[in-house]
Amino acid sequence: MARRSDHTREQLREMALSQAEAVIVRDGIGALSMRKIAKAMGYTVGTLYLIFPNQDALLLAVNLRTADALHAHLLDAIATATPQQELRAAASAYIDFAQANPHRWRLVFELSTEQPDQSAQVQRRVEQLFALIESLLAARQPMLDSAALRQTAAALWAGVHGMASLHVTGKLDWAGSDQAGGMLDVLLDGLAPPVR
Amino acid sequence: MARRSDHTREQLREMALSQAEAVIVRDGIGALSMRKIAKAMGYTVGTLYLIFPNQDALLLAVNLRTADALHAHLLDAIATATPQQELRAAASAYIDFAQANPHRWRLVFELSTEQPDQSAQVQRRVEQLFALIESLLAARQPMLDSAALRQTAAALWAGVHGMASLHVTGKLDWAGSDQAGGMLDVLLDGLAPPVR
DNA sequence: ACCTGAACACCGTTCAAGT
DNA sequence: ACCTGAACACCGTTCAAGT
Repeated sequence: MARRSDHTREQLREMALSQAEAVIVRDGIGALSMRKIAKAMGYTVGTLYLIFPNQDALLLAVNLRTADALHAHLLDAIATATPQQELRAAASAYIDFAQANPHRWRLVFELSTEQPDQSAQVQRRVEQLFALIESLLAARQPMLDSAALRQTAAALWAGVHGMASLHVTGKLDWAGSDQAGGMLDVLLDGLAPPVR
Repeated sequence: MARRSDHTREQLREMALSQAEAVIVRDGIGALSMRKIAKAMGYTVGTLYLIFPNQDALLLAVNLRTADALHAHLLDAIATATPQQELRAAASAYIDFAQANPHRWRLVFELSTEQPDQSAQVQRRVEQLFALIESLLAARQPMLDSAALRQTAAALWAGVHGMASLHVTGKLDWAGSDQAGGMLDVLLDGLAPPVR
């Protein structure tokens, strides 16, 4: 052994991230371990530390992918919606993604890392998501000044995020999962009524 | 050693929970371990398992306390507010509590346990919180029928929870922590305008 | 240069053995 | 009856040693 060079550094990285995602999707965050990832890759633990400085950095990389996938999901939903429905489609897609990928979604918002440099990258993705919602709101409510726009968009996003969060953690079950759409309508009608 | 009987079962339970809380408050959830709690109590790990079946059960008990403390905090805030301000006071208290007790608050909503019996108790506390908000909203908007009331209260609570969640996880820093009040005003004005 | 395997310091959980 | 201490099967992380 040693000096196998079966895979490039980039391939190893890709394998590590996709195996980590597989474990998270299948068994949840708690079931993930560096050793388990390494075994799934067909390598030893030590090799993982040639690619990532530590477990936190690996999870951060997973989160960057998830955030990008969420962003792409929103863009898709917006692209296939009429201008009137764009904002609702984006909000609905946000909640859908969380429900469809509960473990990965939770990791993005629940991982508290002490590495400011890497977590800034996640932060940038989060701000991108927010900017997207803000722009949709601006198109619908052109009369809002920039400060009001910002605050309304933030309140709106907090509401959508809260619904996704409570839903994914099972704290909203009593409301009936079929009621999710109704809650969303109430939120959008209250904060961003369509101009008529 | 053995057969010390320095403390009753109830005292041991109380010591375990308060030491666990101390560690969580000081160092976060990740720093907590059964061994660390036991050492802080002046006992061996094995003793902890005479009181709690496993770590999950202990954390659940911590969460029940936190949920009760949150509930009490809301009641306090409501009690010292004018009828007009009750709803805003409750929402503000929710966010305040999360910011003042970030680690404990996060544990309540982030702990995913597989024990349906115990987690049902947390669920009951969550529903109590929701019922509280619903009753405040009902007082303010008596014209809503029960279905609309339920949905509006749910959307409102999701919004408040989302603000607390994003704030505590540092995902809302760009909005400026001083803007939190503004976001809350936007949410309340949109979903629960005071009757005039 | 790349990778291994063993080591270290931790975990949660169990349980025979002591008083 | 109450509590200990050692054991078991796991962790994350490091690093000398092998090719």
